[in-house]
Amino acid sequence: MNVSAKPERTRLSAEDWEDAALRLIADQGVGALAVEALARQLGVTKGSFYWHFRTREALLQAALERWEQYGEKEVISQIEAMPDPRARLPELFRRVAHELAPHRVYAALLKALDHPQVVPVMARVSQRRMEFLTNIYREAGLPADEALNRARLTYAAYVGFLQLNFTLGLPRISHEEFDAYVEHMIRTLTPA
Amino acid sequence: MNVSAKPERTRLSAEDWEDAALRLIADQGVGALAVEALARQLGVTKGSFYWHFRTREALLQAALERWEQYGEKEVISQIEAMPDPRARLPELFRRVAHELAPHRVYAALLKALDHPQVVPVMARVSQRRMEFLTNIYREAGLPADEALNRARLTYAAYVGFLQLNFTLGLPRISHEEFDAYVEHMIRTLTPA
DNA sequence: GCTGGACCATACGCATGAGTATGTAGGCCT
DNA sequence: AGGCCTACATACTCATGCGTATGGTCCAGC
Repeated sequence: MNVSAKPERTRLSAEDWEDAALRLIADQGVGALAVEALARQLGVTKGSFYWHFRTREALLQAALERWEQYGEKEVISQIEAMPDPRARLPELFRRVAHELAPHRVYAALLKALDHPQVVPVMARVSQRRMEFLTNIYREAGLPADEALNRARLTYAAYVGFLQLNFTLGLPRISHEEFDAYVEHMIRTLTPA
Repeated sequence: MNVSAKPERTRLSAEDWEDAALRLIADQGVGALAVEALARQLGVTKGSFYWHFRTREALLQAALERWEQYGEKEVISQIEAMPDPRARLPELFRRVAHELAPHRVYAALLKALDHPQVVPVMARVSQRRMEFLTNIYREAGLPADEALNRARLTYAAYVGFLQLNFTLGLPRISHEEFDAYVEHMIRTLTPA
């Protein structure tokens, strides 16, 4: 019998390594990103890795940029396409709340803010998202400074929620309780 | 000239090591907690360390428990001593906002949630704080479930703010802007 | 004034993980 | 059919950081 680990023995590309790196980051954190571990997981050895990348740092960089690029564009454009500005905020909240998978990388990177490489990426992504939120709040009727502060508050709540639940697993909240929380959040953060 | 790092050459105790560890964690993160580095910083060598602690893990554990114990008791008791329940929330918010130093360890531990040792400590501390917040919201007039959700939201905003500012240094916010943000937060999160 | 224990120095062993050097199998082009 | 380039294997070097072994120094107390 053939006991080889993975039957998929096709050749790998740099993108394959970057995707694998992002998956590993998503469920084990940036600290677990080791080239030999990744190689084992892909069914090859380090020899392959160092053909595609000059260093481990380069892989991290490439993976982060890849993640940053194909980001949250579809969500943003879909929300902006909604005709009624007041309806956008609740829709955005519910959407983000129920698609937790895409936020796993972001949550993992939140725990890796001591690595100098991830800081600028997270800064850019967070900045863009907050500007997006600020615009929505303005279109919902808030004056400029209020909209900015409300966006800060909302995004902070989002980030904190990721930490407390994903990472810390804190409230061990049930599904119904979670929905109630989201609706509460909509009521208190959305302008009446 | 004497160029030795620290002139204090008294003997050290386990508590000295724990305090030094917490300081190092506060400004360089848990990942930077290495015994030789700590020893250099204290003007001694590893030989000293391994007399006081069996392992590096033991030091981390002791430091975390020390931090957990001498926690935020004074703030909590002072807030609870206030006669008017409605006045407690704004006071708590302003207080926390302007005493950022004590939150540096918490912020550092937030980035270290991949270390199995810090998770339970952070879970306990966060849980206690959220229960405290929930009580305040109830005393301010919110029904039980509303109070719980509002506490979750508030604490998430706190955690997220620490990440976005301390760690990420994101908005590069000015002092006046920050005060305005705090007041905005009070207006939108405090029951009218 | 001697001794035992607290506190620390020095010099190792050892595991892990990054990076390098070099050899090699298979597809593609001519 | 021969050559070559891509993708990978194998076998190392090297740095870092934990932990250990052992010996030294200072001070308390009989």
